[in-house]
Amino acid sequence: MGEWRELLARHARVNEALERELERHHRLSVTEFEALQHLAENDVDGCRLQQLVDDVHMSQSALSRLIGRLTDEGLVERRSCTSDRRGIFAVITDAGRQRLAEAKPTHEAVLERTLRD
Amino acid sequence: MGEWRELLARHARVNEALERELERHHRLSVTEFEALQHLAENDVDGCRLQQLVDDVHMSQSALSRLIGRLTDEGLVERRSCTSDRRGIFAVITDAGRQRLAEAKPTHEAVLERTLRD
DNA sequence: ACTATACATGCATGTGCATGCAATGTCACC
DNA sequence: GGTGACATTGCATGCACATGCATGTATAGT
Repeated sequence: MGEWRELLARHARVNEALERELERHHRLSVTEFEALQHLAENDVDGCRLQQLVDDVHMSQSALSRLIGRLTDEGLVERRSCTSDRRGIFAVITDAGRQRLAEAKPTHEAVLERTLRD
Repeated sequence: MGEWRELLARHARVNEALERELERHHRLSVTEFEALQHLAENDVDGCRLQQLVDDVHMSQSALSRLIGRLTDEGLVERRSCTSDRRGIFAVITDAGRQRLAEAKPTHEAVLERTLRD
């Protein structure tokens, strides 16, 4: 119970700081950053969207629109999956990789600063 | 970094379960429950709204509307502060205390179940 | 045919930001 | 000491937007 409150406080503290800095310096929300991060890790793989739902903690609809926004910004491309035409690959673009690379130091710095109590 | 992902996952897991069960059984969101909880703890005190902003992790505007919803449901009353007429007391009502008491077992059960990995 | 899966989307809602408004505090100046 | 200008504080609200739920559409499996 005290554990839960501490978890809440910790999460809020880190998340707010991340949100602020990532938005300010790189025009990225936390969820956008994390999606990009996961996409960069799994580069040439299965029908990502479905898997991303598990990685990023988010509903399927929210993810669909998140990918939509990233696509509009040119950071991600949608490619339909030839083996199963229901599936959609979300593939990170060069621009996406660059934006991610720019944001990573900020991300790490904020974690460093806020996670160690 | 792995620590952050674990924090995210943990928070999401507990929060989603809480949200689902509290909503389903008691028509309360997690934030509503927590606001009630804090109000029940500090019963006769200062100009609460301002302090609640610190306790509940939420913007001032979000809190203002949260109290609005709780007030509409009769779980909370707004009382203007006589010593500083800008301030507003949010006071939990009997109905609020009862609703909170009903929800508490659910809340604890979910924590019990989801927090121990 | 019937069910299940993968995404997209209409809709309602909760949130944050910026701002508005009222009450209070502060401080120079007469 | 009183008075008026300006900053600050406590909340409410217009607006934009991200999210979840329910549903729709297309494809695949049985």
